[in-house]
Amino acid sequence: MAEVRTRFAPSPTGFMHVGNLRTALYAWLLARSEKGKFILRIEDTDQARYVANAVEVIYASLKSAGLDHDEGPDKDGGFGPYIQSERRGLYRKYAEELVASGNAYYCFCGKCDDEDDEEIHEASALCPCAAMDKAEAAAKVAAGEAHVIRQRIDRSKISTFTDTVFGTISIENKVLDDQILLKQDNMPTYNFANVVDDHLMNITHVVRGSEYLSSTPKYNLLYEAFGWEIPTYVHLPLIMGRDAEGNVSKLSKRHGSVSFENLVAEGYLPEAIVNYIALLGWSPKSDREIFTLAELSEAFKVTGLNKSPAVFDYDKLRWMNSEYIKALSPEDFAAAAAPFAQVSGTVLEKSWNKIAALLHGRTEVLSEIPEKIAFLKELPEYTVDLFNHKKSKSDPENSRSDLPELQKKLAELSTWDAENISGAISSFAAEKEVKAGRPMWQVRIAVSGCAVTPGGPGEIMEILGKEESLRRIALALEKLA
RNA sequence: GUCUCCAUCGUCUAGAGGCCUAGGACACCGGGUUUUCAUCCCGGCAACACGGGUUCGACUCCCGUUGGAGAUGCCA
Repeated sequence: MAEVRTRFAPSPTGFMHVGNLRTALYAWLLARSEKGKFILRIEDTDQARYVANAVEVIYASLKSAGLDHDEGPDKDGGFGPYIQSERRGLYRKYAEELVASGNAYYCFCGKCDDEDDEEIHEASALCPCAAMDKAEAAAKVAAGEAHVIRQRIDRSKISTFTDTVFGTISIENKVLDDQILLKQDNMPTYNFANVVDDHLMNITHVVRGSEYLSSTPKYNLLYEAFGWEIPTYVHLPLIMGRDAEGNVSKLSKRHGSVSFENLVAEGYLPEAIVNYIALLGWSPKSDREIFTLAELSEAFKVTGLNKSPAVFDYDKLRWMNSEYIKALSPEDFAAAAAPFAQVSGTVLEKSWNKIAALLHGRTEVLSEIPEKIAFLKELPEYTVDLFNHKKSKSDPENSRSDLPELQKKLAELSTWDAENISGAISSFAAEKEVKAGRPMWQVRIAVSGCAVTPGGPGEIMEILGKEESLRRIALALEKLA
């Protein structure tokens, strides 16, 4: 059995769509689980779409996701170059080989106008150039006339192929277009470059989205025309998104953040994203859901791949992210959360580790941290209504009478830490013969102005410091007066 | 329009003819723990699209219907 070689062939668009990342992941998983090679190839045949630094984005994303490649533009494995624009000289030769064998022809029809799109499109399948005399066509080309090279398809046949996940599929050739192989600018189209490069790079398994299912016969016709071995196809179910109206379609920007970079910037951990997308369209056939990359490559089997499209569920990603966050060590969490917290340069900076400890078990997505701790920087506007809390039997009335005593007790504290502060509040409750929940609520509202806070009053006041805490209680008393 | 594919809880999925009064997870709803919220624990809600076959028996196999998606670019 030959060595398994899979590839990831993104085009440099400047961002990594999660659908592409998942394709990369499965290709990587397949290679790793078979002890094969994973190749990175950049498909930049569309010169109009050139984006600066886009290749760096691809490297960075793959690295961050943990998908290491064995060969690529930056890692020569003897099959380079790995960037298609650097291979441009090579495609024409293959296209002309097809012309010579009658499997392709020169077309001089020119670019079609958008308005006549339908018509010309129709014509392209039955292009008059297909019938042109070979010598005449060759002469036109020699004279420098603008042209493209189209694939010639035997429309009388039926193409059948077998896909690893979708099974056997048959398509009548007559519905296939004479697709363009080589563009007017002498660059290959994606489809053509793909076939040539996959063959030249000895790719054994083509892993790609199921949107290519219906064009696969065109690929196969090309392989056959060249006399090349057809690779094993592994088509993946699409990742869908749901829009505001509830309609589902291929996941795109209108559905929310769809790039790996955006998700990371929003505070999703790369490991969580990878784990989540691994389960979108693939099942380990068990109840387990949390997998590291290494565990994934251990468990991965193509038989677990699904056929039906999967809707990207941000809620579940969020849950998975929280699982990964909780699994972080306190130090790692503090480090990961710091860039999001916006505390550097503020009074909170020196207390960051304490704040992080409070945040750790209560954060699902890192980007929500600033709003969770905003009250520490500045006491928010609030109304005395907040002092009402049924369960702890707190209300504005008893807050008005209790808070001054609490204030006094707190002011007398010599050691200002969470334990002593809580102790003082508890002892007050004991003296008053009320449940601790009541003064806890009263004080927490006074110092935070929030119904929901990370941590209780002790922790909050320790971070705030004695002076600021007492100032806030005094402020609350003014409100209550 | 044409072609191709898909079809189990709202979502991701398990199920390869009897193990299914269909299992897990997210979300949602209750209850408990917690000095608030959250965490955590316990419980609940919720699905085999429909119609025909095949079979002693169908979520599982076949056909059709319906619904959904993708493709149909000198984009990838």
